[in-house]
Amino acid sequence: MVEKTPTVYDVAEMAGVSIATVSRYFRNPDAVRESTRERVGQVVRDLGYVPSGSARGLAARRTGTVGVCFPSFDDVDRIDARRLGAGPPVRVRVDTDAHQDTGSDLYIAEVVRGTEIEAWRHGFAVMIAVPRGAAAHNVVEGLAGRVDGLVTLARAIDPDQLAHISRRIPVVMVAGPRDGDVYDHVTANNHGGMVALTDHLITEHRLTRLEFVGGPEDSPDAQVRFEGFTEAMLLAGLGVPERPIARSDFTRVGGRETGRLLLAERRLEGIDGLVCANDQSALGILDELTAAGVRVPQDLAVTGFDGIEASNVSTPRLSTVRQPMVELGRLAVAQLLRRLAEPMTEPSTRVLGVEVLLRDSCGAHATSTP
Amino acid sequence: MVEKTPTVYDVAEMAGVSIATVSRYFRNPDAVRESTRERVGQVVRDLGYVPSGSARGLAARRTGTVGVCFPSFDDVDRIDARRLGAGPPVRVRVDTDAHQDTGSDLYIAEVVRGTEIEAWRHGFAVMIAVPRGAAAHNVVEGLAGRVDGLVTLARAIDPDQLAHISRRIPVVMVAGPRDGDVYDHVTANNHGGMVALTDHLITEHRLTRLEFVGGPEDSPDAQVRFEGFTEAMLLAGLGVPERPIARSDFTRVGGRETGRLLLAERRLEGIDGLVCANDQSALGILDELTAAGVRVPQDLAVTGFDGIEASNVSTPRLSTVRQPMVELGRLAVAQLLRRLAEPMTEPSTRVLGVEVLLRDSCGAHATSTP
DNA sequence: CACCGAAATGTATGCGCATACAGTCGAAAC
DNA sequence: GTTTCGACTGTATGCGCATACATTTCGGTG
Repeated sequence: MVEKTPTVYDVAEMAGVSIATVSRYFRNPDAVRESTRERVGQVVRDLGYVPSGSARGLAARRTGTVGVCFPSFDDVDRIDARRLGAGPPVRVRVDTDAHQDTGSDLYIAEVVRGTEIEAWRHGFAVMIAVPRGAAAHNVVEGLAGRVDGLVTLARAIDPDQLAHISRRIPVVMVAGPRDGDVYDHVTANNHGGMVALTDHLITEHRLTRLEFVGGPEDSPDAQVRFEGFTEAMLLAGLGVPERPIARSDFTRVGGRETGRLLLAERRLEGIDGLVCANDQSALGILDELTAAGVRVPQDLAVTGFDGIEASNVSTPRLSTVRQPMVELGRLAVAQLLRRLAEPMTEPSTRVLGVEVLLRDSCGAHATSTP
Repeated sequence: MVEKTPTVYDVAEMAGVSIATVSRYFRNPDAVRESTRERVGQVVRDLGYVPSGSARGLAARRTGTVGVCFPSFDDVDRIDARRLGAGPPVRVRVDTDAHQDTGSDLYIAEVVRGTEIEAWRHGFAVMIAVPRGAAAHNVVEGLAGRVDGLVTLARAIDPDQLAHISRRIPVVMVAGPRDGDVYDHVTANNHGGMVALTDHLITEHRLTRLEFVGGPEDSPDAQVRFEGFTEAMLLAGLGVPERPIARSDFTRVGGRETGRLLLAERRLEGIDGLVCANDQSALGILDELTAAGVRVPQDLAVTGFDGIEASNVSTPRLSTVRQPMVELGRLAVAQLLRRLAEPMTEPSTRVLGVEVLLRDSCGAHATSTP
């Protein structure tokens, strides 16, 4: 099905033109006479010719591709263990577990979608890579060599390596604060969002004994959200916990573990609100609270962060802070392309606005008000 | 921040070796003496050298990249209208609408995730592209020229163009039945799943007046599911509708439109079950039914297809058929790489098993059974 | 009919790397 | 001391295209 791949030379010869004309046929058709264009087009179709991106990239010194790197939360080993294509053709079962998790990270998916949209608008393709496992370094290096610029989520790439590749191509970091680096940054107003949400709990719902469920230790976003939480507590004159009451790993499964732990150790007694560092954790905790008969929000308020779709359809619906995830991705690519055009401008930091979404899980007021 | 990008020649000169040795340092380090390796490595670090993927791809005649193409369901114009980064830093609002849709297609996201995982396992990168708009042809051609093989979802690429590029690189089609073509195919058992689900409604829930809500006219999956539906009806000796009672576009928003239409025209009277071509449509219809006070499943059973996460947390939870979405993506890439290694084997068709998930929306039996 | 400028096309070169092949070097075997 | 062999390194070439520049063609003009 795949024949010996023809090149410009083949097309040029068959069409009786030079390779320059074949090249123009693709890159600047208006510079080719109508009759010639038709002749070349015919040969292109006959031969099944598709220009080589590698050769083009080499000659033109640009690839027309942006790279996107993000951390992996999925357990590849577990997925790997499942044999491909195994199982009967149709299995029927009663599914009573409302809480299984597909393991996908909606937040990342949305950001990636944003990058694709903006790249498409500018005629760029998107190359994605997840630096996981032992070959993480190679994955990143391969990506860096094949793209004109790189968008990376925080924590995806080893800082040393990031510094290395940023000498070759511009880098835009998403969802990570500037940390002595000179990359462009695009992030959401995590701090302000968390202050507003916490303040709402305190002011509107009169909750005073709040605790914070943190994220991964190395997540700057999780850290900033915690700081927003403590700031709001402080402003309200409330006691501020030294640290999160627990940490989860940003997954729903992890959230459920955390929930079980908190319940088992009775660490929720005396608490009237649980502010979580992200939605998935909050949903996992919600799963366990519901299972244990704890009523949310009557017995305990719970809030999330991110505004993923699942938070909108959970029971109870989760109050949260929506990040403009698609916009984060779009803006990152937009900034990347701007820098490609204007390499010498100052490193920029864009902070996108967030939206506090008051739904059912945060307290009686929101629900009892018709 | 981005300096003049160094090449192998620069590294070779500074390290006092030939370019062949520099190349070996990256491709076959064991063939380089320890002391030399260290010297080259030092220069690589000093210079910030990253090998050019274009040059490498050209010389090696392979890119180490697989392409993934999928159709776009998102309304880019609408997204585009939203100004990037506009709006206040923090907005607070009560969010009473449980049914907004982010517009993302979870099904596609999962398949893409599967492709990435399998590609990663083999040291390949993934390049994604969505052929939308006037430049769709260019998008696909650019992708085809930059990758070693292409995975495409059904309906993503114009068939003529697909035939054209398949002369250059192998193509694996996901979720589309073979249709006179010679590509490799990977799909799920749509037919069997729908037969089993419909049969369940008929046999277990004694539903007899079922209607089918179709998908896009040109979706082969939707077509096959409709055929599964009619087959089960036929087998049960029930009257078979000529055509779907309505068609939706596979989005939740579209499903809601369909739901409103069916309600407004009172076309649901006398019906006791609505079998939908996919989850998103079903969820959209569910939204409207709930809003209109129609009880599901008591007044009307509703089922979906796909098994996206949202179907698992809706109210009521949606009975559906789970496709192994991640596996579809993985298997597609696995097959692609197999063909790259063995180009002359027969075109293959793999049909993955599905799982009928009986939850709450399909009838009293599933819920009333403790 | 010669002439002119613009349009169209051709020529020549280099992009940065992989790799086949040739060459060098040192240590072990003779 | 010579030979042999393997480990290591260097030389030369081509991958397929874009593009600067040179050249030809074409449709008028004087």
